[in-house]
Amino acid sequence: MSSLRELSRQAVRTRIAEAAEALFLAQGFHETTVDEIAAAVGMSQRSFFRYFASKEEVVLEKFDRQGEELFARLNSRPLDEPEWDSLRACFDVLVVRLNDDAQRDRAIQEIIESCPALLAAQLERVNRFQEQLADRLAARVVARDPEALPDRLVLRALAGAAFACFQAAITYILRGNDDLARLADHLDHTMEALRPLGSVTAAH
Amino acid sequence: MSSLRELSRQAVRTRIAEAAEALFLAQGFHETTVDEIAAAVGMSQRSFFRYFASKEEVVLEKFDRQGEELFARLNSRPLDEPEWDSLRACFDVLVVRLNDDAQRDRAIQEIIESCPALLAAQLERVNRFQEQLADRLAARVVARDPEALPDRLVLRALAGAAFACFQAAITYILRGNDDLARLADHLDHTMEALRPLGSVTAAH
DNA sequence: TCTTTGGTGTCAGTGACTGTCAAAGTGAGG
DNA sequence: CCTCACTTTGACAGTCACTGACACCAAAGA
Repeated sequence: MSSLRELSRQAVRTRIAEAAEALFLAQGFHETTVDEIAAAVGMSQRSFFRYFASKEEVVLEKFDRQGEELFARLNSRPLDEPEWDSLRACFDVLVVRLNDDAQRDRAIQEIIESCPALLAAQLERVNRFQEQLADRLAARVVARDPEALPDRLVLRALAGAAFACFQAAITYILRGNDDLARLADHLDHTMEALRPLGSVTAAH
Repeated sequence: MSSLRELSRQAVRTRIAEAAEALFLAQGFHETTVDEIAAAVGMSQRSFFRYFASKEEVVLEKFDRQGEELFARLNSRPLDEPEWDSLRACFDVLVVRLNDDAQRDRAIQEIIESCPALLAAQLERVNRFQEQLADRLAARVVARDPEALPDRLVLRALAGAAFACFQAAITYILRGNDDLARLADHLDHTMEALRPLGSVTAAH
């Protein structure tokens, strides 16, 4: 049964991720070697790379899961809602998650920003995610009106702009040592200020 | 004379970059080793790393120069111009540059997108650049009205949103095999659609 | 001429990652 | 209980990006 096998595989991944996170927190990302992580969970370096394609993935894999949740939230939004509002609602998934364990998430984000290569990898993931988000927004436009031709170009930019707001709010809090609980407020304020004038349904 | 030394250093960097680019174009970024590049310009691997901090930097250094030009363009814009329009004007620096040698730039961008690590590094540079851009926009707000408190948070998001438009337009062209000459049109269209409603001068 | 200084090659080393292979574990069927 | 197929694992060797140390050399200046 492959699903059972998948389950145990996920369990091992979690064990690795927890051990790695502890080491990263204690001594930094760059200063921690894959050998150390592997030793901490009692496996060879070779096996570590059977569960994670890279050292970076250990830190960043959770974002993939959050991305899935964000898509699910998008599906639950009414079709006639303006895209900008739908995007704002989607971000609540991340906002809530960040408040669940604010202390730890802050520490993880600091780890990410402490290492340029890690931050870069995160940005690349976010970038890919924006592409997918634009696709789904386009699908929603068509679902709303099968005759409409969604403007893929504008939708891609719209997703990017929304994430720019989120990114700005997050780094504002992290850098200013503001409370993560105020993230929703900052995000509201920023997205309201950047709310676009135009419509997005018309094709280019 | 340090300026003369800087000059020759820049000349060597250019020679390396040209040789490297030829190799990347011919056989791909990942498939080209630093040893090969060094051999192509007749130096040791060690010396290569005296001129470039990493293999990626060879491809991405030009963006730093373009960033400087973009800042200069921002300085030449009237202070009372809306930020969104100033940003659009700044991008003309990049648009013109991309039309100068469209064929080559397209090839380079394909190299970048062919390697996730390279794309990630580029996104990280763009991200840092947005931070600086937000700082300068804030300075312009103060220069316009010394009493005003610029909203750093919104300005950061604004810069990010503008780049999202640019990024969307570029990838739209590259993926759709559209002509790079139409970049300005796509950029106009996208930035017009995303033009923000709100003002940016009021502090949060 | 002697010395200082900046650039260079060589060498050795680290660390992320990959391919290969043989051994060990695991479950189904005889 | 044994066996056969299949998966997982560790050990090993190798590649490649990158770094530190050091000796060397050429040019510039005292």
